[in-house]
Amino acid sequence: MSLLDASLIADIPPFQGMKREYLVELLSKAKSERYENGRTVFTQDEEAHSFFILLDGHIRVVRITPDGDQVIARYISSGELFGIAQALGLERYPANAVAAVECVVLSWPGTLWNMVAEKYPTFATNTYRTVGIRLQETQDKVVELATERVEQRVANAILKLANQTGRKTEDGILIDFPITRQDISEMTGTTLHTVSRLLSAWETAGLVKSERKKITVTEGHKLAVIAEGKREL
Amino acid sequence: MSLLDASLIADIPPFQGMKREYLVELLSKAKSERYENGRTVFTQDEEAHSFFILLDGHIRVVRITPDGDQVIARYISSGELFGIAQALGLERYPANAVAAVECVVLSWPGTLWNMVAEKYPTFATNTYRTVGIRLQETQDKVVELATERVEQRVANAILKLANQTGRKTEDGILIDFPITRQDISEMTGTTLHTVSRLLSAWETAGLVKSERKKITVTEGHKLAVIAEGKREL
DNA sequence: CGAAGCCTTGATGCGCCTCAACGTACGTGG
DNA sequence: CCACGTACGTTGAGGCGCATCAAGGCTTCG
Repeated sequence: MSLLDASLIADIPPFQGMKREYLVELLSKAKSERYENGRTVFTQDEEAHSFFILLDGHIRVVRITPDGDQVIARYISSGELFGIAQALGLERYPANAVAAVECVVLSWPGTLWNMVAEKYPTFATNTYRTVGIRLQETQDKVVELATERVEQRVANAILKLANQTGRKTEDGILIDFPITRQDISEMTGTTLHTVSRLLSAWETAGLVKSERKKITVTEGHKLAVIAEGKREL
Repeated sequence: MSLLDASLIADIPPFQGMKREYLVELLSKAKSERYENGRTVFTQDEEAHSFFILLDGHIRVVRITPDGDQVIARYISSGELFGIAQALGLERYPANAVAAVECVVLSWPGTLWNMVAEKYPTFATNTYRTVGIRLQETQDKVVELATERVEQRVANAILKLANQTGRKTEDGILIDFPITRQDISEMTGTTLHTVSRLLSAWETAGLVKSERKKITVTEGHKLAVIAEGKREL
């Protein structure tokens, strides 16, 4: 457990609007831990023992089906809450959370949730706002899967990743953590083969650049056109 | 606005565990209204003015895409909360809510949410538990759409409807409100044609009975086998 | 240096959408 | 009450989108 300074985290959204003294108090109850790439933070169906905030890195949240298929529910970026089962009265985590890169994670014992929610209502409100946004995003994904073609969904997924986590480079916007074709296929309900073909085609067309575990968006608007469903260009 | 007796609603889940006097208080602030079949309770992107509990009937919650496709997010059964945007800090409703049969709906002004949540924490907790369950169900739907074939999804949808809202008849379990092929296709991300074909086949095989806007599940376990993904029987 | 992980590209086929046409129940107004 | 329009349902024919199967190349790491 490392020491934490309130000023380091006062700016991140979940803590927005909280009194400084409360922040310090809340932090004193938290544990900070480093997770190397690939390490699991929590596991699907495991008893929900803690809730978390990601201070640095990227976390992949994955659901596993009974017959072994994986579906990536979302990527968590730094500054975001995750594993907040307690806030929703869930006894178990509904998915796996795995570090997609080296991460720093802040955690509180789940048993503290009720106390925290009562004592720091601003924090609770912020949390529920996050839940609301995620619920909407998840609904959007349902709509997407139900109505759009693979090509659109993949374009969309890449655009979102680029917007959320992208880092500007000379070539364009680079997705800031290693991501495979397989990963993208698990976000979009398709196969790595199809994703590979699409990326190849888009690379030829000059919309993206891609290497092993790396994707750079060079022509975002053109990708957006594909995401909108207009066939080709 | 009709008069309401606390005993009429004390048993429904959102009010579970609330003191009787609080119940009466909370009820006194509510409005009760009747909605005939097809009438809209609230509209997607409309400002969230109220939150609701369904006392009787069935409500269909539908998302509309920019290009006019409809996706049925869920059906609300009696005793359930809906339109709880305020609890999640959302300013607008994310979908349409339409009466699928004659309904009775209880509603509170959205501006009351904060006060209600503070004064009746049990009610708030119950609400957030509901949100948690719905978030999980929505995630499940994503997984389903991403990994299962149409046949499985349709079987699953019908089974769920039968379990949630089914009424026992001599033939089996009847889905308790009028539902079209189109409705089912909008729940499962397919077309009414495919649903029609599947139902025809299942009727021939003796798994279901179906008439206009009516579906009865006669052999639930066999349907469940199909939902599990085993081809045919 | 070998093994494992990641990526690519072709060939093949089938699941399901699309297009099309028609039958049937419902309810509304004359 | 019947006639007609509309909503709902069925079933066929055709074809496309994408999964699946298959094989091989390249990169990373122990």
